[in-house]
Amino acid sequence: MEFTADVELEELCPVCGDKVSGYHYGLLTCESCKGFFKRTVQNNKRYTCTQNQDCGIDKTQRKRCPFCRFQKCLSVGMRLEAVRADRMRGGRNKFGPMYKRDRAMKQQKRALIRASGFKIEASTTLLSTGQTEYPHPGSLPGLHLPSLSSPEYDCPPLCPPALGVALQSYGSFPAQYQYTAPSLPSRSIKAEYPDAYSSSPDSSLGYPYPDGCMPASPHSSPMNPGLPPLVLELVSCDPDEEQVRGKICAYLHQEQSGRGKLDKPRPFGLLCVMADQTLFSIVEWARSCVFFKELKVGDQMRLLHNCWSELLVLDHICRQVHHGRDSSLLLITGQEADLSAVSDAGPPLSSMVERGQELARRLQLLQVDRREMACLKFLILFNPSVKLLENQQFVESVQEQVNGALLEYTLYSYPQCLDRFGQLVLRLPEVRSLSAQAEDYLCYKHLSGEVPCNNLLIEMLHAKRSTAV
DNA sequence: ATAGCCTTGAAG
DNA sequence: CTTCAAGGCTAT
Repeated sequence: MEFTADVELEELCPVCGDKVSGYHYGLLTCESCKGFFKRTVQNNKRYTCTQNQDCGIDKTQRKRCPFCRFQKCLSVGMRLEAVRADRMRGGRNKFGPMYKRDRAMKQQKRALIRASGFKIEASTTLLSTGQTEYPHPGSLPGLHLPSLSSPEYDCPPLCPPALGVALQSYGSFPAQYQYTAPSLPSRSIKAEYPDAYSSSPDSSLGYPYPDGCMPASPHSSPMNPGLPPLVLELVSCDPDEEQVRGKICAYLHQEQSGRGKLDKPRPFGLLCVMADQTLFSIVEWARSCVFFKELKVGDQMRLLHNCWSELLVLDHICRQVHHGRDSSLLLITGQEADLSAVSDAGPPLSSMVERGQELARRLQLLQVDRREMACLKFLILFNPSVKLLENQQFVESVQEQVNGALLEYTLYSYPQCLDRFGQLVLRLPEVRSLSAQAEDYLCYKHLSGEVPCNNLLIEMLHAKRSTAV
């Protein structure tokens, strides 16, 4: 039930739980299962099960039912092709590189688990250093905003109105999701071996040896997953960019026509409205996301309160990476804003924009892809260090699963850069720090009355600071 | 038949 | 050269 057990389980034979003696026929197994698999395949053994073909296989009972033992060997991914038809001894087969990558991945995963506690500490430290001073002598808010004396804010601080409404607007949530500890989530991807291998139907030829020693399709075995399914699932949560843009453009258009011709919209106000609408789309995204929708509304709000500005920053960065131009910003509406015009708005804003550009440059250099971006968004959203989470364990496990999937994805998709995972994840504290600076700036602008009213941004700002310890 | 230990030999 | 996953051997 504990995640720490994961590390130990890696040392155990996936067939019987005995001690692993090395890679054998595709994966780490114990010596006895290695020998059993070899005997079975070499001698073309056929077993039958006297029970229901579902016998438990462990160290003490593995001798009891060879049929089920062999079934298990196949189901955990032992490879028939690795047993040599010609019985040649020694040397290496083509699995070598696969073993090497698997080793690298396991090592990084262990390091990741060890470092995860530290990493959380580090990023929260960055947040508190992110405080910036603004030239507004009298009314600098220490850590909390002066009361936003509208009646809605009298409700419990964890339940500000608009976000709650936004989260609940689409009918009912699945009632209490009781999180049960995962039984090795990432390992549970078990491809059923083709029947031809498992139940020995008509082939009197024995186990088929493919030509040479190569796996027929290296990307479909459990040993070599290629694209972790979780990564694909996270990408599939991404909203359609065009659709979001259309929605926001329509909203802006409508708002503009509503305010009359006298009231010329000021650039900063317009940016706020854009950011506000983007935030709505982010909330909508989160709400329909795998994992997130399993959470109770209270936890959903706590997570979003914590990371809304980071998600906004990442959203912007993502667009900039795609845009790929140093001299201008690509807005959510598809409009381009010249960088020189932005810097006229004053040093705080231009310094933030510059930090954003720097971040975008780094990610662009890496050629970060959509899948990795999707993972990063989840890593930001599922932050287990958020206080007062009802289901903190679930959030933690999601973070771990996404971390694992991203690591696996980067190692298999960009094997030439073993540190890619680290380089991606290292951007997260930077995003956090930048978002903290942006929040401070927004707060300052709000106090000087430059942020439009009825703004989800301000509500989030307030919710976060009033719950901060 | 099982499983622990031994020998082999291409890849790095 | 060293590595280490293949096959081989053998007492239980």
